Amino acid sequence: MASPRRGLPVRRGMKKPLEALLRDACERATKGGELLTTTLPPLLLTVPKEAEHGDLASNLALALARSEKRPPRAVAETIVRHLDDRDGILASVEIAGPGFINVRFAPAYWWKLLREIDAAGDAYGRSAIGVGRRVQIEFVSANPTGPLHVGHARGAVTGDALASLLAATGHEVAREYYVNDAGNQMAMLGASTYARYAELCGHDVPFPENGYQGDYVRDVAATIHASEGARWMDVDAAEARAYLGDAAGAILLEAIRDDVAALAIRFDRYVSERQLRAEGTVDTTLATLDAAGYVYDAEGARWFRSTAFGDDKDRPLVKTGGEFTYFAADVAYHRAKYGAGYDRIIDVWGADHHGHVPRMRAALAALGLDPARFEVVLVQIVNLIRGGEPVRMGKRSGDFVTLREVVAEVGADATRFFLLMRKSDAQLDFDLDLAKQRTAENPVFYVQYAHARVASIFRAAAAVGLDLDAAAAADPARLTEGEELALVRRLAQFPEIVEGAALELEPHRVVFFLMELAAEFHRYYNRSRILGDDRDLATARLLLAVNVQKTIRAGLTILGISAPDTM
RNA sequence: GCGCCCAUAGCUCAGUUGGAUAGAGCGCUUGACUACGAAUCAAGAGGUCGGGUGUUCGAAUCACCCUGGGCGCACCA
Repeated sequence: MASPRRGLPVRRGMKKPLEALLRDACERATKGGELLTTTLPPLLLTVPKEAEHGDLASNLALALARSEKRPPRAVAETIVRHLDDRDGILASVEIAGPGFINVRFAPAYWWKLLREIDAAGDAYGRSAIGVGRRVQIEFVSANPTGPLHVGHARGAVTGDALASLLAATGHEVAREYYVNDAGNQMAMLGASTYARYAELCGHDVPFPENGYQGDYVRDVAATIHASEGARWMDVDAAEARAYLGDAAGAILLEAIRDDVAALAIRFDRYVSERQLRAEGTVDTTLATLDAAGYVYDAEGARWFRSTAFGDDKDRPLVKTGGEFTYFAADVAYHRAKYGAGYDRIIDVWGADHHGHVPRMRAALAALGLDPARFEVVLVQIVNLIRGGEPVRMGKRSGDFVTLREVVAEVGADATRFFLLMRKSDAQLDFDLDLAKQRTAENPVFYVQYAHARVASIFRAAAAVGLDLDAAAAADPARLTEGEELALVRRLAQFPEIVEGAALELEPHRVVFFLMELAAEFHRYYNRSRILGDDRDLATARLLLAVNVQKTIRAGLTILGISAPDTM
């Protein structure tokens, strides 16, 4: 991958010029004694929902009204009177409603923006707001004790899309998977595998209570049995369980790597809890906490005084049996992340772990690390829907729908799109029947079709001697329809959609933008013939179309979804 | 019991960080292919933003209290 620090276009956006005009106007008004304010509130320019409200609206006068001690409309009149549109980018300025300043841009402004968008090439939408910032994002991190299920898939896709968003905004991103390959769960995997293995060898070993009952444990045991025979029946049972647990964990982690790869996800690092322990990272972390005075012994266990940092109770670090808790190892891991010098550390967690956020923050603070650099994105549960009914999943019985099954059924693109359609902290209904449909009701195909449709237009254009080069050389001034200028306006919003999604860690914003852009393009296509008899008009429309296509492709790429030329 | 998340059209959800008459998609009704892909589009109907009080020019958005759902509260991770 190319260095994110280079080649990033400076974001122009459609708002910047208007912001400058408004600031200048206020400055002049203040100098002339017509405004009291010397410090402006942050300028908030919005794209109005109503077309009659213009291209951009400012609430500046409303925000200033109080300190000016004048009605908002009067303040707005003062500001508008001082507007100096030197470059002639404005077609109209109106004061509306309670005091909004509504602005409509001149067509020439949109033509200029379209040229800029075209000139940005495939880098369009990328920005430099994160340049020089190093971010580490940890996601999935499921125990290697079984295959990934759909809940994991949502965390996986969310984490991956967040990483892409941060990379697209110039951040240097590291993607990590924390492997809990130590502790009780792995011991239980070893015992479960041992029981299945023994069955295959003709021995009767009772299956452990709370063991992993899924059929996959039989498969794993069979794999080991096939390569190593029955020899682990001849050794001490504890040794056999330990070995089989390790072997099963390795096989299952390999399967997990395959599963995420099937969703087009890769990690830069897999960090092993066992290795952290072996390297003494957990010990030194506890010693640091102890030296800082936040560790005490009670009830036969060792505790962290997280209540000193606002947690509602203290948390155990070492169990009564002398084992580290999961928490202790996780604190050590996060301390190591800080040691690696990241500016921002992001974890994607299942919402059932939300209670862990305060204690992790407390531990970081106790270690003298800045908790503000640590952020957690909580991902809510996924309900699979088939035939209009929720698919039942029993975790205890091991009877859950795996990520692999979902991808096999609906494909990686639809899986990713559907799992990214909702804000991550809201529960999500995943309609498997809808995800499979190849119709307009299926939003992923709807968006992809808009992309393919442009490709199709260019195939037809080739027949009349028009191609990408012709489009690139087109005169956008031929685009005079309202729908055409509105499409440019939509395209112009893309960079700030990406920035907003990256800053707020909300990939679903990109999904919604793409659905709206696709809808706007489909509507335009149905109403306006692109390849008409007027050759100059046709090339101008091709210029618009190819930039719509490029923007859809850029958005889909951030989301990890393919942008096909034919469907 | 304490804490966190959620509640918006029949269904699934947006809502640009407090702005204008709350928006999409699905579903329902009615239409559009001798033209670049109808895998598309157009039109219509559909709302006490769970309820209440407050904050202010202005609240789906902020605060507090209810109601209803989800999830947490060491020796599982």
